[in-house]
Amino acid sequence: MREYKELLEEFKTLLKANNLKFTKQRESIFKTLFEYDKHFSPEDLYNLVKKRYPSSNIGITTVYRTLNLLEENKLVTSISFGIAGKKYEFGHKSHHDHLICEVCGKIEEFEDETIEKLQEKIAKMRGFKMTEHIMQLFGICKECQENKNGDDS
Amino acid sequence: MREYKELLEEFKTLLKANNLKFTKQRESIFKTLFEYDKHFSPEDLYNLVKKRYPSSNIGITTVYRTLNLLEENKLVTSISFGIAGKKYEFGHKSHHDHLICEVCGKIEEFEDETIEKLQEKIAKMRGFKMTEHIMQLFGICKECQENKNGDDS
DNA sequence: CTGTGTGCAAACATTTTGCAAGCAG
DNA sequence: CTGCTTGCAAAATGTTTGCACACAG
Repeated sequence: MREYKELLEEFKTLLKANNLKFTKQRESIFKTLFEYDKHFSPEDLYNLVKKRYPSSNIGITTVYRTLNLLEENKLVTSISFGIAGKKYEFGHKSHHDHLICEVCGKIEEFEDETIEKLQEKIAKMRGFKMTEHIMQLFGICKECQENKNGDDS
Repeated sequence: MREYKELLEEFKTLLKANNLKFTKQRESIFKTLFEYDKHFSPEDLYNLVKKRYPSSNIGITTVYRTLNLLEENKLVTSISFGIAGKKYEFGHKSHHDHLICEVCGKIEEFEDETIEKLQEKIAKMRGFKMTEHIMQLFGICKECQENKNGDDS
């Protein structure tokens, strides 16, 4: 995993290349995405940034705009997690898919090369040129299976 | 594939079992889902039903309510297709995944047993009890690859 | 300075809910 | 008849846009 400084430089370069400015709001969003390496809804991220950087006086609008900007430039990825809605994750990791607990909402990541290859094969067989894919496995995680004795606190 | 009559009986039984009524709105929605065996957004379905059964005087509200009812009872399935938003499909078919053309929006279905097994294995390895999964491959279909000579009419 | 970025409020799009009237059983 | 169902309009939710001021370069 790459360091924050390096990624931040990439972000700054990206901004410069597009005649955009490096602002404290953009930085605080970017930093929060990096440090809390999780899956965020725009609102999650908004609340987190507001808590961590009260002085940046962030607005939800800016969060949306920054996420769109980052997504267009592949620095974050968005995924639709069923009921949980659209979420974003920092995009500096290699491709991976998701395993989602339907009880506690926890999201784990995994990779499987064999499946990736099969997917390519399926697409090719049908004449598709595959550009990307989504795979999400839903289920109940270990902890939630163990805690199912009415312990829903 | 099962016949409409049989499926309709299933629907009626379901309604009865829940003390719900069989209305012409519910029937026209159900029938449309069956006959146009496609992937619908609530609005698509609403427009289609309105066109096909003007006398049923359908409202979008009823479409949403009926889709929720059918989904709860596994007669339709909903999937989030990225930018295209949430869509519903009639659920009388066996499990399958989707191949989506990013250019024309066409959705093809496929099944692959090997992948299904691998998914089970991955979930088990991580202590998840898998309940379902989503797999969507995005790409460009054969036709759209061939037509890419500026023919975007 | 200049022009981009910002927060706010308003606008939007989509989905849900409250309600009075309609109709299935 | 009874009470579930309906369409409408209003509300709620999530996201985007218009604007005047702020600020990076």
